Amino acid sequence: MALATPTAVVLELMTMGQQSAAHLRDLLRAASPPVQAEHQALAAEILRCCDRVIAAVSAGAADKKRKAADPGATSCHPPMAAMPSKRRVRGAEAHREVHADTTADGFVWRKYGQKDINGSNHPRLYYRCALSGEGCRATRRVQRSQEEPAAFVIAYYGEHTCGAALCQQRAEPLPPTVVDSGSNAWGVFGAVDRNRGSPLLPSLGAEQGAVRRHVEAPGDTSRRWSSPSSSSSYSSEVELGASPVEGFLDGNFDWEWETVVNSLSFRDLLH
DNA sequence: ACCATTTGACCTGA
DNA sequence: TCAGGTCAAATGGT
Repeated sequence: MALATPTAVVLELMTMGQQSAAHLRDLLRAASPPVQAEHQALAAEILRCCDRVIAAVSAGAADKKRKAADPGATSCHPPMAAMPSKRRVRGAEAHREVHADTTADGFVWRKYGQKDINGSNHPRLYYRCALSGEGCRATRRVQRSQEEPAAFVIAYYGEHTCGAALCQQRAEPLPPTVVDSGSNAWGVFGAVDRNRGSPLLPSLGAEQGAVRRHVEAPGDTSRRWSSPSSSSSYSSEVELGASPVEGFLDGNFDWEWETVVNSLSFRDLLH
C-alpha cells in the first residue's frame, strides 16, 4: 500500500504525466498526415522532463532512506551518495505489466540475469534496455505464466529514456496486439503478430545476414553495453517479433528460440 | 582474440 | 533469514 507522502504524490503525478506524454508522442508519431517533427520533439522533451523529475525524486528518496538506515554515512563518498540504487525495490510495482504470447516487444533488450523463483516452474529472466549504456533505464522481467505456459508475463520497469528510436527500429511493421498496454503507449510497440509464428524462422537467416555487418567505428565501444564497474560484456537479445516455435514450448522456456535470436549482434543493429 | 552467454555469488529489502 | 534482483567471472562459440 502506497503511503501518501508528498514524494509519493509527486511520483505518482509525474508518472501519470509521463505516461500521458508518452501516449501523446506515440500519437504524434503515428499521426497521418505526419505532424511536424517539431511537435514530436516537444512531446519527447516533455517525456524527458518527466523522466528526469521521477529519477531525481526517486534518487532523493532512496538516498534519504539509505542515510536513515546508515546514520554514519557521510559525504566522504559523494559518488555513492549521488548514485541512485541500481537495485529495484523488491516488490516495487511494475510500471506496466503485460500478458503476451511472446517475449518480443520490438525493443532491443539485454539479458542480465536469470533466476528460479519459488513456487514457479519457470525461471524469471531479467532484461535491461540495450541502450542502458546511454542512460536508458528501462528494464523488464519476463516469466512464463503459471496458468498458461504458452503465455508470458512481462513486467516493465522504468521508461525508455533512450528515445527508443534505436530500440524500436525493428518493430515498426508490427501491428499492435499486445494485451493490456494500459494507458502507457509503449505497449503499442510490443506489437507482435503471432500468426506469423514460425514461418518467420527461415527469414531470420536472411535478415541476420543483412544485419550482420562488422563495422566498428573507432570509439564505438561506447555503444557496447557494459556495467559501470566492469569491463565484461553482457548478453544481448534482439527481439524480432516472432513467436516461439511450437515444440520449443515444452520444457525450459523457449531458450532455443532466444538463442537463435541472440545470435544477432546488438552492435550490428546499431549500424 | 574477441564477443556472447551462462550461472553462481553477492547484495539488499522484507 | 530468505528470496528476489543484479553482478561479474567463467565458459563457449566464432
